[in-house]
Amino acid sequence: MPHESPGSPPSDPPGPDASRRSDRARRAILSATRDLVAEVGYTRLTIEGIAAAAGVGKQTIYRWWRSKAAVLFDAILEVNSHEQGSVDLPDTGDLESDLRLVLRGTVAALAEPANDRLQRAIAAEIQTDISVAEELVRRLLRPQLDACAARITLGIRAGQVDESVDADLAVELLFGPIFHRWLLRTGRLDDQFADNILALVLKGLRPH
Amino acid sequence: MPHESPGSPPSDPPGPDASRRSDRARRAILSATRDLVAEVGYTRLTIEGIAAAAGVGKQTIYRWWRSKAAVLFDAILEVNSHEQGSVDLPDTGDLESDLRLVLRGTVAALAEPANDRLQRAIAAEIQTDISVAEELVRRLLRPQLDACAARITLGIRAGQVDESVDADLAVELLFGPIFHRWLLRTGRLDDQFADNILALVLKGLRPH
Amino acid sequence: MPHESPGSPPSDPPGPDASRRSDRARRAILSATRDLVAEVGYTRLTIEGIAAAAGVGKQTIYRWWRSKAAVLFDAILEVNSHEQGSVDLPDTGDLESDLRLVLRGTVAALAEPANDRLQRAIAAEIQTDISVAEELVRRLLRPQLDACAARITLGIRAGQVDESVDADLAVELLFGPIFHRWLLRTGRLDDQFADNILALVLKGLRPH
Amino acid sequence: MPHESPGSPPSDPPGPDASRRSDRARRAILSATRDLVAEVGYTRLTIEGIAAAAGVGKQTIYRWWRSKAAVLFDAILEVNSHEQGSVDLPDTGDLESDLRLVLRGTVAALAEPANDRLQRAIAAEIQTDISVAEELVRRLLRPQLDACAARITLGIRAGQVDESVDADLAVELLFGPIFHRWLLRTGRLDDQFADNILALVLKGLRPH
DNA sequence: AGTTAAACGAGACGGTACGTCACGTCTTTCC
DNA sequence: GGAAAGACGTGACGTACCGTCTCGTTTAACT
Repeated sequence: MPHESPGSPPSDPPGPDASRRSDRARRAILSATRDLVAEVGYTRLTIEGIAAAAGVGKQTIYRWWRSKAAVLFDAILEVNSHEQGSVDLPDTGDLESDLRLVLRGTVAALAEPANDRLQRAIAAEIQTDISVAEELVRRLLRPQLDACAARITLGIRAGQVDESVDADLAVELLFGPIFHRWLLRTGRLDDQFADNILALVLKGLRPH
Repeated sequence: MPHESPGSPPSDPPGPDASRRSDRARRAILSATRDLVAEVGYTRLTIEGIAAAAGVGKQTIYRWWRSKAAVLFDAILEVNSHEQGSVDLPDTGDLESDLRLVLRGTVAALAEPANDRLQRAIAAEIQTDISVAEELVRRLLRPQLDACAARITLGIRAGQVDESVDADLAVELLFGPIFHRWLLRTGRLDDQFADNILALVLKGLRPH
Repeated sequence: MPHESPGSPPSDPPGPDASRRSDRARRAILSATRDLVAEVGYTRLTIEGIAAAAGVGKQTIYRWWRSKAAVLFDAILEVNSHEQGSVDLPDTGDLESDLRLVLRGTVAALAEPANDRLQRAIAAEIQTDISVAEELVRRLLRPQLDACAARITLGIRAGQVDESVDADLAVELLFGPIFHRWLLRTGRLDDQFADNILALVLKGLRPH
Repeated sequence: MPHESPGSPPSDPPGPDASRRSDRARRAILSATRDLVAEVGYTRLTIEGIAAAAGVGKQTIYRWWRSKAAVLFDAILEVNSHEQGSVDLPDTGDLESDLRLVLRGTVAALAEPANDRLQRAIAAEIQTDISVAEELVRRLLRPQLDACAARITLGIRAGQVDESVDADLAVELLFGPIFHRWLLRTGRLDDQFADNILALVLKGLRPH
């Protein structure tokens, strides 16, 4: 695990006594990290730079995080944490419009220039550091995919989707092309693209 | 463009005189790069390390490549170059089995541990360096996607696919989920997964 | 000034905090410098070599010295520092034998092979770097010349030297030929030469 | 010997065929060397820089000179060569004014800013490279000193100088202090200084 | 006049050292 | 007694030149 997550039991790695931790320093570090990665990109993001920008000693960073990636990860989580509890999709009864909302939201989040660098930084780190990947999947991606799959399962029960369909697979058909475009930069991300994917996938989901 | 591609006009950037270039050095560098990235990973791959392993001066690398990523890119291209001319898919008449061949091949290529680090290294670099992305898309990804789309278009003419379908979009539905799993490490890559995707997508492509 | 001398006010350039300076590193650097310059000569003396021989990071050298010459300078000063307070000449009453002692000592110091390279290195650097010259003159040469002039002045008061004589000029007549031979390698340096100079100069100094 | 002097027998080292040597290249190299050393100083003078400024290949320099110092040496000699045949001093009958002419000339030559860097470069090189020193002494310094000694010898015969005086030593008393000041930068060089030295030395030379 | 061999310009090559940056650790000094 | 400040040993960066080594292209001496 790349970092000391707030809710984790303090036992696993011995580590320093988290109760003495300065929250002021912690917030300054994560905030400075977000600012810097947006400004100079992940490659030129440095621990020394974060420490200087946060007005913090380097040791304070090393005391609480294992690596640059771990800091970055927490910096992102702190921003996206609102999604953690509320990963349920709306259920208006209209499956297509519910999914459209999610896909368009995803496209918008990825296209948003402010977040772009932050999220690409994590994406790059995932290629190198498997523990970052596991953490990200467990705490961000999996909940989102599961929530979407749950909505599709509701569609099955409502008879809008063929009962033979694997909801988890369907979800990957929806998100896969979007991340494919974003991660490999094979094309533009916009609502039109999201809608086209959704339409084509839904054709394959419908009963009969 | 991160490198001096064979067919490019010699005018664009002045650059060094490529006719004097030592092919011995070039091959030693690309070979050492492949060996090292497989051995220590991309993050710990260094120009100095490549130069030492290749028995070459650092300047010889900097003379011909803009960055570590550009070297790595050529190192990959040299291996994958066989795919360049032959990006046509088989046309046995059976669209499903033709596509299955491609998808399984893609899955196998990504899962192959020897290539894994090499390809992830480029994937990571794409997040940072847009010119690497453009080059990769132009010379590797786009040809593959286009070839696949061409096969689907044949399927449309043969009446196996609904004529309203956008072949390019369909291709992204096929490859998107695979790369999504691989890049974000959200799940295992195997033939079963490829087959499931193919089956579900084809349901959406069929006439009616 | 090429270096942070012990007694200098800490104000001039802000620089690093000298109070945190590692004395162990400082001594290792100066000692390694002396060893290396004696071994390989000044031209082949490198910062990297010093750092390696001293078991020190290059940055530690660059943090405290402006250049290779500045390090070398301190390396010499540390050895010659004993002369700083005690630049007074003996006053036996016999001017000639007192001066002979000094001149023979100078000749011996320059001829001594161990010091030769060290001192020539500084001499060479003086041709290039004026600040090194100023420092050397101020801290080593000027005190020596002044002390010698003071002894001659005593000789004037004692009636051994004509009172019209400029003591400072007389000193340059004594040392000039010695350094001329040494620096331009126009001839051998030995006691005989020192004695001959002294005899001839004294002829010009005597009353009437 | 650091260079292929014009009059030397072409046998000693086989070397290249001097008859084919391009005089255009030779002059361009020496001229560029003088310009560059005056512009950037000896330390930053590079073979590559000379070659580029002279419009010449590096190999052409290495073919004819052993080192940077050898090039510089010839560059200086080419300028000072006029003094080679005419190292005789004037003999007006007045020893003091004849010597004054020489000393003031020496002071002026050293103080001249245009030559300063060129001559200091050689002076610095002498500290490192003994063969450069020998060449310089043999071809420039020794002839000058000898010519001056010859003039003093004439003074001895004319009864202006005590016959017990060693003319060679006397010459070193005259030039030593000047070069001492110049090489170690211990004081200003001007006519006043030259005159003062001369006066004091002559006091020691006079009969009785 | 034609041949041929060397010098020439150009510059790529394997190297060494440069001076800088950031790493992660360790130590000192405050609050 | 945790945190700021920052010096330390380490190692890679990208650059500048080194001296050697081909490349074609003059150029000048000998057929």
